[in-house]
Amino acid sequence: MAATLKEIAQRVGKSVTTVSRALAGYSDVSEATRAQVRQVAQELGYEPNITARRLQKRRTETLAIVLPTYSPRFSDPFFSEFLAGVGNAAAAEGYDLLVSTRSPGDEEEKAYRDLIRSRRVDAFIVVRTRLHDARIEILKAANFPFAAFGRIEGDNDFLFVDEDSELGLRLVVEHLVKLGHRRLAFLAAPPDLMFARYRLKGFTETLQARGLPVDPELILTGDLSQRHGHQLAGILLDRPDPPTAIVACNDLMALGAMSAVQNRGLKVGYDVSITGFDDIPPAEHAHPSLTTVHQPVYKIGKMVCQMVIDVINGREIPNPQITLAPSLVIRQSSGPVQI
Amino acid sequence: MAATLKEIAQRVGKSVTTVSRALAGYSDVSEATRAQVRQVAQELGYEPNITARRLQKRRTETLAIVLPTYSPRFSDPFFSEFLAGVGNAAAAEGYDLLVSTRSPGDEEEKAYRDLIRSRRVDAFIVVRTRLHDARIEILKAANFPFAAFGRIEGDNDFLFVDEDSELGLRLVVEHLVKLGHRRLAFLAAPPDLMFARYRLKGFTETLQARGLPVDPELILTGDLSQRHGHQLAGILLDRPDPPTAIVACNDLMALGAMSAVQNRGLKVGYDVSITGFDDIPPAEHAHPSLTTVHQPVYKIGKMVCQMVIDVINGREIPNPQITLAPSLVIRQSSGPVQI
DNA sequence: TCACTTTTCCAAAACGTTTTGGGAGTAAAT
DNA sequence: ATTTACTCCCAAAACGTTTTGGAAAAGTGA
Repeated sequence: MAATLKEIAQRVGKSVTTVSRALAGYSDVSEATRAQVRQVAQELGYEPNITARRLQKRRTETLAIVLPTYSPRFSDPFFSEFLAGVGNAAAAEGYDLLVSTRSPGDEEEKAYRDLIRSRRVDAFIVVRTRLHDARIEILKAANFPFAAFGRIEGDNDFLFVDEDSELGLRLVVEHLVKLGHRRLAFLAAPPDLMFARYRLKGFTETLQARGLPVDPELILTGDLSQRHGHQLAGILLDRPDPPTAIVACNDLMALGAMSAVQNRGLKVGYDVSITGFDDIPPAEHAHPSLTTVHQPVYKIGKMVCQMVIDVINGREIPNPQITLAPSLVIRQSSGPVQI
Repeated sequence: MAATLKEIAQRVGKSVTTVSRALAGYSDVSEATRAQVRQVAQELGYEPNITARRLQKRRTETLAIVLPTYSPRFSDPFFSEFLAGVGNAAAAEGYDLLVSTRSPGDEEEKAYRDLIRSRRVDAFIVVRTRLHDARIEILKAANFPFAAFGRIEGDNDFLFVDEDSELGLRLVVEHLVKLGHRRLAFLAAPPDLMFARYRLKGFTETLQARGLPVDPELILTGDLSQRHGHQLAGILLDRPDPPTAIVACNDLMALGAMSAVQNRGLKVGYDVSITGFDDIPPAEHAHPSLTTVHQPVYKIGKMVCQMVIDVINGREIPNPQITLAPSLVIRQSSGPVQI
C-alpha cells in the first residue's frame, strides 16, 4: 500500500503536522527533522494523495476543455495542436486537463452545466467562440473562471486570446489585389462562428477600401471541410464569369478548392489563385503549396491556458485580452492574374 | 456556498448517515424520510462533492490517455476521432478523461510514471502500440490497469482492441492483383509501430502467396505524413520502371502520393492506382476518392474505454482481446492496370 | 407476556491531507 | 529573576463523503 504522512510520522516519531510541514518546506521545522522526514519519505516511496490534498484545498487542479465536434466523424487538424499547447502549459503548472467532446447545442450546454455543478474542475477553456455563445453565457452566469480562444459579439469582458482575423484577411486581399486580381470569391464559414464573421468582414471591407465591388454571388458558405471547399469552388469555377482568385476562410476548404481547380485542368496559382487561413501542416506541403495566414495555434493554446491558471491562482494578469497580429505566408497557390 | 450532506441533515433533523443513505438509495431508509431528504436536497441545490467521494472510495474515476505526438506541430486526423470515442464512453460511465500529449521517449515514459505514482487516474488507455512498448512495460510492471488500441510484439496478455491490419492489406493487395497489377510499391511506416509491421507483413505475404516478387526497392518508409507520401511516391514514379500501383500504409501518405502522381500529369486510378488505410474523412472526398481499408476508430475508442472501465470495476470481460476484421472500401483511386 | 424479526436510524471511524492556534523549551535581553 | 524572543513541535479541526456495526422502536406470532 501507498505510504501516508501518518506512517512517516510514526517512523520518524514526530506528528503528522510536522511531517506535512517538513515536506512542504515550512520554516518552523528544524533542518535535522526535515532531513530525516525527507529520508524516510524517500525510503517509503511516499507520494502525497492528491485527492486528499484537493479535498482539503478545495481545488481540483483540473481544467476542462469541451471540444465542439460538428460531425460524429470529426477530425480537425486544428484541435490536436491546440490541445497540445493547452496540455503542456497545464502540465507545467501541475494542472490536469479534462477533455470531452460534444456537438454544439443542448448536449454541449449540459456538459458545461454538469461540469460546473459537480465542481469537477477549477476553470474552463473555451475554443472557437460563437456569435451568441451559450457556453460563455453559462460560465459568466455561474461566475466560473474561464479563458477563450476567440471573442464574442458583445461584451468581451473576459480572458481571451485571439488572432486578428480581420487583419489577416486584409493582408490576403491586398496581396491578391496587388497581383492584379479584381474578381475575388470568398469561401465563408457558418456565420455564427466569430472567426468566420471577422474573416468575412476583413474580406468585404478590404475590397471596398480598394474600390472593388463585392459580389454576393461570389461569397459562398461552407462547413470548413475540404469537401465543401471542393464543391463550392466547383460552383464558382463553373460560372460563366469565374473569379480569378478564391479566398477561403480556412485551409481545409482552400485545399478542397485546389483540387476542384485541378480537376478542371486549371493550374492553381496561375489560372486561379487560392488562399487559405490557419497554416495547418498540409498547407505547406500541398501542391502547389498554399498561400495562407499563419495562426500559431499551439502558442495560443499555451497562452490561454496560462491565463486561466493565473487567474484562478489570483495572480495578476498583465494583459487579459490579447489580440495577435497575423502574418501572411505567401506560397505558390497565389500568383499574378492572367489577362 | 455549496450545500453539503451536513446541511441537509440539519434541515431534515436526521443524521448525515441517513441523508447519505437516503440519497444513495439504501433500503434502510423509510420512504417518508427519503422523500423529505430528496426534497431538501433539491431545494438546496445539493451536489455531492466529488473530491470527497473520491477520497473515501479510493478511486479517482479518471482515465488517462497520453497522445504520442511525433512532431511539435502534430495534427493527426485520427486522434480526435479516437478521443471522441473514448471520451463519450467514459462520460457515459461517469468517468473523466485526462488527456495529455507527449512525444515518444523519455518525456512520455516520465508522464506515465508520474501519473501512476501520483495515483491521479484509475487506468490508462494506450494508443498506437509499438514493437517494444515501454508504456506497456511500465504499466505491466506497476500492475496498473490499462487497455490498448493495438497489440505488441510478445505477450499480448492485456486488454486490447485492434484491427487486423494484416488481413486489411491482404484485401488491398488481392484487389489490386485482381485488377491486373503486378508491380506494387508499398509506402511503409516506421517499423517500431506495430500496425506498420502488420501492414507490411500483409503486403509482402500476400504478394508471395500470389507468386509475385517482393522488390525491396519498391518498399519505402515514411513518417505517415502527407508530405512523406508525396516525396516517396515521387521517388517511385521517377524510376525507370515505376510501379503500377502504390499501396500506402495510411491514408495521409496515400493522399500525398496522389498529388505526386497528379503533379506528373498522370491519372490516379488509371495510370497509377493508389490505396490507403484508415478511411479518414478526406479519403472519401479526395479526387479521385481513395480506395482504402476502413478503420472504425470511434468505435474502437469506445470499446477500449468500455473494457478498461469494466476491468477496474471488477466486471467480467467477455472478450479481453479483440481483433476486428477490416473491410475494404473500393473507390476511384484504384483501377485496372493499363497495358 | 415473551421472544423474535423487521424497520429505521445513527455515532463513529475512515479516506489523507493542510491549517489553525497554540505550547514547551531554550536563549537572549532587561 | 523576570521578561521577551525564538525555535521547534503538535493536537485538533477541517475538507465532505461512505461504511461499519450496532441499537432503538415497532411489529409479529406464540
